[in-house]
Amino acid sequence: MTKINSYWLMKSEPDVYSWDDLVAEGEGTWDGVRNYTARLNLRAMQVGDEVFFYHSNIGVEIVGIAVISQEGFQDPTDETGRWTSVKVKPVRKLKRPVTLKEIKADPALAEMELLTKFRLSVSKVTEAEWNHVLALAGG
DNA sequence: GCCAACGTTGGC
DNA sequence: GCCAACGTTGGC
Repeated sequence: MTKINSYWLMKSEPDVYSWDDLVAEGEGTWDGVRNYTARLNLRAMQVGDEVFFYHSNIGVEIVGIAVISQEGFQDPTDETGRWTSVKVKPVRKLKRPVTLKEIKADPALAEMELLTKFRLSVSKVTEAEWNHVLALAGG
């Protein structure tokens, strides 16, 4: 059975939770999301889906690739039971980070949800966009 | 630190 | 159910 994976992008402020924090921890719980659109994405995620790890505020760039290690469970920081978390594991750091500036400057990436829904903390990435960003990162 | 974008809340 | 006020996010 072939499993078709999806691609995502998750934002984190590096002074709160950085790529290095994720690597140090080995596995991170993506909790605290309180936005319905982001929740839709969290619930659509499947184990094995790959995720760009993006640093907002400081750096403002995609720094690494992570993978969903546990899909859709109730957010442990939520008392109402309405919100969803996933767990992620680091896969590898990009050879070279891809900055928001570069993404904005690239016509092939103009439709990325990172740009069109920039306030969304968890967004979708198409396969074409995924491959394009990887190419920019030098593999 | 400022401000624009936009999601959420609550009064009516 | 509309919409104004408010709060939060995130780039600069």
